[in-house]
Amino acid sequence: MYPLSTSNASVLEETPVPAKPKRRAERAYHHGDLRNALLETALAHIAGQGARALSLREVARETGVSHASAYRHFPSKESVLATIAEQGFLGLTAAMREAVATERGDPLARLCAAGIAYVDFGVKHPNHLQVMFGDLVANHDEYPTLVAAATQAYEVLDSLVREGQQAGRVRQGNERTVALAAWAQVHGLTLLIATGQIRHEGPGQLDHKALASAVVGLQAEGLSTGPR
Amino acid sequence: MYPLSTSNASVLEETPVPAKPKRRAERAYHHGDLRNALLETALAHIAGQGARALSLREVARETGVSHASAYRHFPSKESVLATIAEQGFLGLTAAMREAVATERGDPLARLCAAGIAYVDFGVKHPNHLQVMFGDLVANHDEYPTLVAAATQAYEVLDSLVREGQQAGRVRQGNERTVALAAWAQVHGLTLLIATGQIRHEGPGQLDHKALASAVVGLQAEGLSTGPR
DNA sequence: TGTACATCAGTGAACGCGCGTTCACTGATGTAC
DNA sequence: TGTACATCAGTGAACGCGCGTTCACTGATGTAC
Repeated sequence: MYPLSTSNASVLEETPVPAKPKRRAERAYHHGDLRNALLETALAHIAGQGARALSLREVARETGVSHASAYRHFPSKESVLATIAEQGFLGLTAAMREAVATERGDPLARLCAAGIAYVDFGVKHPNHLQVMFGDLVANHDEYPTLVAAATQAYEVLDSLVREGQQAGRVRQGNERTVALAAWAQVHGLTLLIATGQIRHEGPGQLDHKALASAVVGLQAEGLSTGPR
Repeated sequence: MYPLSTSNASVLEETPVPAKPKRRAERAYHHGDLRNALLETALAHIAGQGARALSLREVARETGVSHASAYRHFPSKESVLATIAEQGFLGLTAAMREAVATERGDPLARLCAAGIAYVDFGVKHPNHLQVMFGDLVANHDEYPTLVAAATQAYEVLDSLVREGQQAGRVRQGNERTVALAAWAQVHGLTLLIATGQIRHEGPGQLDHKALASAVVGLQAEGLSTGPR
């Protein structure tokens, strides 16, 4: 685990939804936890309207606070987004770890489970993905805890590949390249679904978990039919 | 091929770079080809500063024309972006087709070549990708020629999968699912590289073509080691 | 326990900005006769 | 060949907007004595 500067940063689903944004008059002068309140409002706003539309003034407005107050807790708008991106990576890591924990057997199955969890997380939080992987945070290196959280997520896949190789269940070869292949697969599928590129035929909802399962399975088994 | 409304739409590399944006005074009152000139300026601007920073006023300024003139050629800023996205898909399709054409033999090798070309295209035009797959064009369905161009790109992969299956070189099963797996793989790798997620160790440039080749190869052969 | 004081979270006004879009116009073009 | 005219590409001013950020301030809090 990496040290996190955002000490009480909430991690997505684990965040209890605040009852209702209090109107300014109803509230004490000091908010008490404005930093997290702003983050939660921003998160909800991003989930609803997308990240591009996010404005700090609007977030403050919805939180029931003057728009200048955010600057007591964040040096800039970008730093708010960086924090949100960081929380996204923490949530993604948690989701993968949880999925892996339920697959106690075959290391290959564990890797696949992590991949499916990746897709599931991304499809459920498409706008969050945009903050994590888009260009809203221009230079990630200015936010070391963000980089740490992102690295941590990658390392879930990487270590599963390593374990799989050690157990003889995953193809040998450069561990990082194999992990990258796995990552790229699920990342691509996630974004194709999340950005609406995939039109499915027939009625009903797109069952993204079944799709992810099929695609991840195809990658495990390989697309070619030749002898090994 | 699909009919294209943008009749003389340039397709990326094929576009001859205009000599220099003429200053307003040097130019005749009627520009002659302002539509394409605006598109090319916008393209260059996106390649340089990213798509998020693009403003129609700035594009007009750089083209040496009043900012209102764009509205003689495009109904809105979004329609400019939609046209650029469309050209991106045309360029991507052309790049894949060209790569496939040089691999005349094995259908599987042809599919892999298309995938590598996809990555190569995306890495060379990272900001263009953003317009093609981002949310700058809110609703693609309002731009039927954009949808057609995007569909066309997908169908390059899809038809290669079909051919590979017919030739017995690509795994049987739902053609669209297999094509989606291939698409997701290269799409994911492209975006991971283009958005700077991949840090490579050691000195020197990241050789993205070698990386793409390795990753695509891993997908063809499969990640697992089990018996088939 | 009571008071003076330092601290700092939250305020509201202001700065300066660039944007997308519309409008009535002007000047160039080409075509009908 | 020459002229009247319709067309329409490009203009510059204007509208109305919301934004990120800064500033001097005010009010609440908690702590030192």
